[in-house]
Amino acid sequence: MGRVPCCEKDNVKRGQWTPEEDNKLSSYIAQHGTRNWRLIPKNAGLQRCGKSCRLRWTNYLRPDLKHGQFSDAEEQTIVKLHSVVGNRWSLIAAQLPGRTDNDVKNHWNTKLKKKLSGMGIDPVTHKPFSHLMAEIATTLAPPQVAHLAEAALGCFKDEMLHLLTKKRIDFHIQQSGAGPVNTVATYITTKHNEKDDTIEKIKLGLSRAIQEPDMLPSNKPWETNGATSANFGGTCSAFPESVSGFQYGSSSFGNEEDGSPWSQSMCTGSTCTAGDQQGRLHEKLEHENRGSEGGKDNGNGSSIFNPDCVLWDIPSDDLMNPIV
DNA sequence: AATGGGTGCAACCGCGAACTC
DNA sequence: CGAGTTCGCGGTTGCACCCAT
Repeated sequence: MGRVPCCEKDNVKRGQWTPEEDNKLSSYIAQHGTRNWRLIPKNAGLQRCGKSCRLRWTNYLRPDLKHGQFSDAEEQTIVKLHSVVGNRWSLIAAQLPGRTDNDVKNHWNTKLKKKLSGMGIDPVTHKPFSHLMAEIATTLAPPQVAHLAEAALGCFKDEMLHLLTKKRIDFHIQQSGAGPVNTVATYITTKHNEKDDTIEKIKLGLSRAIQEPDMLPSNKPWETNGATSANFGGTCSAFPESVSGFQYGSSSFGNEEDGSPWSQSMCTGSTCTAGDQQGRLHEKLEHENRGSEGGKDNGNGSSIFNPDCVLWDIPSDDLMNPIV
């Protein structure tokens, strides 16, 4: 038996809501509440699907919603929580008063993902791209890595060129100490006519990872013992010292208009400082994972409690809706 | 001025969970 | 307990707006 449609498709209006419709819905809900969405459009005199009404109310009309720009603090919270729970937008939105899961999701997809990518951080794993490459390099035999590197470079060339050239992201990375440093900054500030050179440098970095695997910390190259800053720096032979000065902080964010006080701790390479709230969320999520057979995928393909991935140092007080 | 690409946001879709009878 | 119904979530799409060419 097929799924029952949420409403009749005929005689149901779709698309943008008019102010009149908004008024009808708002005033009806103000009087009768939001019980039984299926009946609401009928009773409110709207030619809309109940689902559409619910969405309009929860994502736009609710009086407690914020409609403005996301603040730096909100962005930090999103990134930090995303590094822990992945694409669980409702969980993340629950920590941001006045924001809906749709808001958070849209903001992530349109702004934050690009911000992180532009900073050389994989928005899925919250690890620097260089570390991901180094990880691959350490787990495969050199011949395999060589082939994989070629394939990967082919796949990501366009994306990287886009970042390196069109976006012209200007990283202000302080190079700590002298030396033969192929920094991310070096790559990213490369001029247009140096595209090919850039690719060659990336290849070189990767090949170093292949040739000098011992330079990589054994298991988790992005981790350092108890370090509190520049953690995904560590030593990475794919991009030697490349990301050591590379951080979410405003100084590294270069020309970002907001000069936002992002901290390097947003990256999962940072030390996890588990707190009370974190423990509770952790328990909640573990419970969910146990409860649903096969576990609910967090959307990024890795366990949300993979110790290699977890980072969350949000102060307990920052959490609006602790999840127990 | 026309147009094409990029961006941001609102809305829709389909699935699974939760609820009701 | 099971079937039907409703709700909530995450992914995706559509479209208006902006800007560069």
